[in-house]
Amino acid sequence: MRKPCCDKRDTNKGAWSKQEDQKLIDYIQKHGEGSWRTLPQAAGLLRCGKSCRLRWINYLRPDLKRGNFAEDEEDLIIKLHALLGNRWSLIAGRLPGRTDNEVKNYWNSHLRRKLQKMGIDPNNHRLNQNLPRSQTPDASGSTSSSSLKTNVTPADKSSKSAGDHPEVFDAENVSGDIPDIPRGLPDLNLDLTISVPSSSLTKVEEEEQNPYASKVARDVRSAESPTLLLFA
DNA sequence: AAGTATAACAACCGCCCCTAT
DNA sequence: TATAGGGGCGGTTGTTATACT
Repeated sequence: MRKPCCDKRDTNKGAWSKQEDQKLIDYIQKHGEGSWRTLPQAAGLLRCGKSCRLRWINYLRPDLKRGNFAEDEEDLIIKLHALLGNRWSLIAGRLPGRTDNEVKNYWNSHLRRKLQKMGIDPNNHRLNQNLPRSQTPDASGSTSSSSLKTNVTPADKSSKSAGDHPEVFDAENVSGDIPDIPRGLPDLNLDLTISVPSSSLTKVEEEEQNPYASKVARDVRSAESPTLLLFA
């Protein structure tokens, strides 16, 4: 049996106060990230280490963008979701200043509905069969504010990590024949050419410039599809 | 103006993976 | 090789804000 990450009796839960935020910021600025389990005590916080990590990653990090998502960010999320499924950390890694939690929330509250309105199943990015095309608003893209183009129709597979979303699939299928694409889809020019971020930097340099992005790059490199390339 | 429904955001929980021993 | 622990991720829940009746 794994022991809990912290003694819950002695930890605060719920919203963070300004004082707690400041303590965490001060500590990390002084000592850097890491050692989340021991950080709370060292920083004088009555919080679980995981809670500290989440607070820092999602809200206190200095390089966070916050604010509304731009249209191109929306499009990118949709495209990446079609490609990667619910791998929010990987998706967020392609959106500078955005966090996985933010992307996940935005998907669930905005984009999922948006796709449904367009007659697209947000789970597999296929055009909904029981929704006649004529009834799919913006199916032609004429009035959509977004240049949404979702031609990715990976096979219907359920996966543990990505729910009923398709697994990462072969890049060949992105540009090549996709037998499952329903006829009559909107102009589905989904450019999913992905390349690993430039590795001209050494690993150390890379992490110094953007530790989060490089972490994601590592994750992507280790993704199950050997043909998956990430675009910059 | 009050009550209710819905949306959006923040945070927690539990599981999994990786690494050190 | 097996195992324990730390860290990370995705799913889910809770809370607050806003819209609607």
